[in-house]
Amino acid sequence: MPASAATVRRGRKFDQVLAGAREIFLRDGFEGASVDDIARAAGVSKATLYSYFPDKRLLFMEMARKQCKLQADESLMAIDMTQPPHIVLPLVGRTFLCFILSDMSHRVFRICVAEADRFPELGKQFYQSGPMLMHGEMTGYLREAMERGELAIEDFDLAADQFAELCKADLWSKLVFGIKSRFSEQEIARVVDGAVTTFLACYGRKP
Amino acid sequence: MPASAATVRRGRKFDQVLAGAREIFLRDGFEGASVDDIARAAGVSKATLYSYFPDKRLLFMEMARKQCKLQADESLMAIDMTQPPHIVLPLVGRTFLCFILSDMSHRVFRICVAEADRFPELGKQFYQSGPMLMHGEMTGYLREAMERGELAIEDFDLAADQFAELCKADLWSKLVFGIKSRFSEQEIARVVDGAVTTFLACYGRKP
DNA sequence: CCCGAAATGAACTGAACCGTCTATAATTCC
DNA sequence: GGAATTATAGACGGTTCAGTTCATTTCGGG
Repeated sequence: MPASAATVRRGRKFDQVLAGAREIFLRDGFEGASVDDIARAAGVSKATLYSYFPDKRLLFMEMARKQCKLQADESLMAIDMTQPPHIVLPLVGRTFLCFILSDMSHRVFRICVAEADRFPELGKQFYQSGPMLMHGEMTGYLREAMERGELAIEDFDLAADQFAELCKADLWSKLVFGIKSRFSEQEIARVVDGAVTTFLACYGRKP
Repeated sequence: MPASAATVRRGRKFDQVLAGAREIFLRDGFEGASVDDIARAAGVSKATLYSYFPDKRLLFMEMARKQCKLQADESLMAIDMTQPPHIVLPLVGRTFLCFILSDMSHRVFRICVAEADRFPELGKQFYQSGPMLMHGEMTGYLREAMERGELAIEDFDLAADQFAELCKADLWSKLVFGIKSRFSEQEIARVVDGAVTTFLACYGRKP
């Protein structure tokens, strides 16, 4: 009946263990994290931990999978498909940028990149729960706006990706490389406004 | 006379050790790499390795520093500042994109991201030897082109970053997350052409 | 050809850590 | 209230690994 994998047992303290795993893995990475630390952070004995998860790798994958899923749900913004681009794009851009600049998102990104070749599945999951979702939402909206004659786009996939990239501008690089970790409203507004302006200069149609 | 730090000794097999360190660190990451592996890959005894570098951390930093420096030199493309944007931008875009899609660049990026908080200096070095260089070259060119009346830009810093981001579009994400690792000329051309078109639609001035 | 410096390799230390196990305590269920 | 399941703490075995030591070999310069 339960859809859980045969390898991972569910139980009372299941979530508790995952919470501890998230804390330590996101802080120390896969190799850097010790199972003892995780058990301690989870407020659980190591024996209990191993009664749920057969080994460290599977615990890591389960944690990462859950985190990606959470990200997917959280970043699922409700675009009002009926509004014109000059209303929608700033909203989407700002939401997107704030999301990828958030501490949790950035930590998950870091660990996915770091462990992408130790856990090939992981990169794919992150991509699907992040960039791909945004891409899907955007192409959907762009098509509708185009049908209303508000945009003139040939390559929807490219346009959607371009908008996402424009929103990152260099704030995101600064975050990833630890140059800065906090950004003001002004900085965010500058980048998002710039992204919208540039995007619409290319694809916009005067009403 | 020698500018080397007091902590790192130079000598005959210095570069040999660094070469081995690069091979193993880039393959396995910092935690994943074993010093024995590095010594073996370098064709050097562990005692010799430790006679040059006091510990693993410093060896890693030295390797990363050198690699960033190499990247900086390699990515230093000679822009012909006198040519108009519709000539220069496709060239720069293509060079930039091929560079960040290259295997070495991508490996160095991965390790810098993964170890950015274990080695705070490292992130900064990578930023300066990559994004910041590109940014500097671009703003320089954009200014000159604007003086010639070929572009109309208010925020040079933002425009330069936007162009770089546009060139990544989604190819780079696919690479980082392991969705794809090789890209055809067509894919690259599509993204670069798109970047130039979008950029010029916003900032271009009809001659 | 020879001497001193540099390199070697192999063994060794001490510590971290994964995964297991056991004896004990708590909790649930009948 | 007692039996069965589940959790706990801690120790332990086996392994890996960073860094050290040392006796021996290699090598370059005089």
